[in-house]
Amino acid sequence: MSRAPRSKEARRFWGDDDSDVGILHVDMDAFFVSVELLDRPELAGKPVAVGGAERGVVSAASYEAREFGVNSAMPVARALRACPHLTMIPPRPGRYSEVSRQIMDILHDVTPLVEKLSVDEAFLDVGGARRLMGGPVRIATDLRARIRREVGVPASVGIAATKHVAKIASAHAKPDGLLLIPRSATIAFLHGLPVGALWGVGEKTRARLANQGIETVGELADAGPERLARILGRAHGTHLYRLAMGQDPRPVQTSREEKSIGKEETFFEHVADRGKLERILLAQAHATARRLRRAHLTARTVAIKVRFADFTTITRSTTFARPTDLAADLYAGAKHLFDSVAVSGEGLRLLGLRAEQIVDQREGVQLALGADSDDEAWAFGDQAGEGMRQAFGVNPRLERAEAALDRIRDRFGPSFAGPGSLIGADKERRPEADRQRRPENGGGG
DNA sequence: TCTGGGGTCCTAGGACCC
DNA sequence: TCTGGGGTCCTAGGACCC
Repeated sequence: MSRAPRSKEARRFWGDDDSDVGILHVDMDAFFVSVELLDRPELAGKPVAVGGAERGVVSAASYEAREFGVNSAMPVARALRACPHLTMIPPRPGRYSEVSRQIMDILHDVTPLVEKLSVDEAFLDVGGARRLMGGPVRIATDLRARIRREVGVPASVGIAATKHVAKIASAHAKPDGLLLIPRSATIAFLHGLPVGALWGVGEKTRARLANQGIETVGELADAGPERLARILGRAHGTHLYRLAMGQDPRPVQTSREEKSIGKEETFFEHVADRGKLERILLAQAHATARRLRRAHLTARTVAIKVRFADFTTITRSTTFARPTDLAADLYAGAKHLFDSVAVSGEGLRLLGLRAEQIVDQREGVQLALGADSDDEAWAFGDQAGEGMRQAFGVNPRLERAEAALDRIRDRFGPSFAGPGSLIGADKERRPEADRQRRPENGGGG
């Protein structure tokens, strides 16, 4: 699902020496579409896209759809104008996660050094697997065949000396291909690319560079770090300069801590009713708090995001004295922030809530209580979370109520129970939800 | 053409502390 | 009494990625 610009030239053969490269970037081709084709094979060979309804954008497009100019991130309305016989399929995130897990399992058979970047792509460090499984090209060829055979979807692989170059290489290997960039060919490969191919150069940065006459990675490297720092700022400028020189020491990371968790919603029709907007915030607080509790995390900060009818977007955030995983706390903070936002008659286009400054509960106990010996911290043991809440005097009734809600939803499904004010809100919003779920264009055929 | 929802990272100003 | 510099935290916004 990469949107990096490609060029024919870059696709050429760059040599077959894989003796001193060890990073693989595995990237599924049009992943969401490929998964939908598994379940609806009659659509193979046709222009197909996965995307939201009226206000949505395209998440993935088949290569047949791309012939018509349909691409990721394109508004659905525009995609349908470009390709009137396009089959639009509403996304099924659960199904994509399921297939993603199968693929990640296959990758882990090769090496534990797997960094999952998103649902459909991962880096592998196969430097240490060489003796057991052959060189990177051999490993990548086997992986592609196995994913095709056992899962049924196409994967492209880029092989290079660094993560950054491997990622660009996989983009140029698509569809259903493999591209090796030997270490010695790195600079030649990079310098022929448009700057937009670099990871971290989007529309704005590309335009600023073009203003300065810099359009290729080669020209970017020639500009030098000082000039780039003046154009783009110190950190961004020097970072891009290093990438353009083939330097990227970032190792393959097998785990990452979550920094924020949230939920946001774009409305089919703008919403001006404050009561309704507050109920939406409350629902988002519950969804977010539940995810925090499931991951045994707490958050110190809650932020809201508000998008007005004219698409201007603001965020407001506030930090609590203590970290929390309770919807009641998140909502109280969010409500307070929202109280100072003026909503005009035109209403809002989007409303969102996000928990930030996330701390692991066990770490939180030691920091927050200032345990001055290991023994003291140990004493909490598996009860760390409970210990912290009791020490902080969190309202035990709310605690029990939200935990009970978790259990009910675990047993009977997410829509079974909700706080009282949400039940009415659900009904009110039902027609909208149905309209959003309706496939745009003959989903069933 | 009219712009999703999930995130990450960076910058910059102001408050506050030493 | 006035001034200063560094460090850290908080908040808002923006660019970017898939």
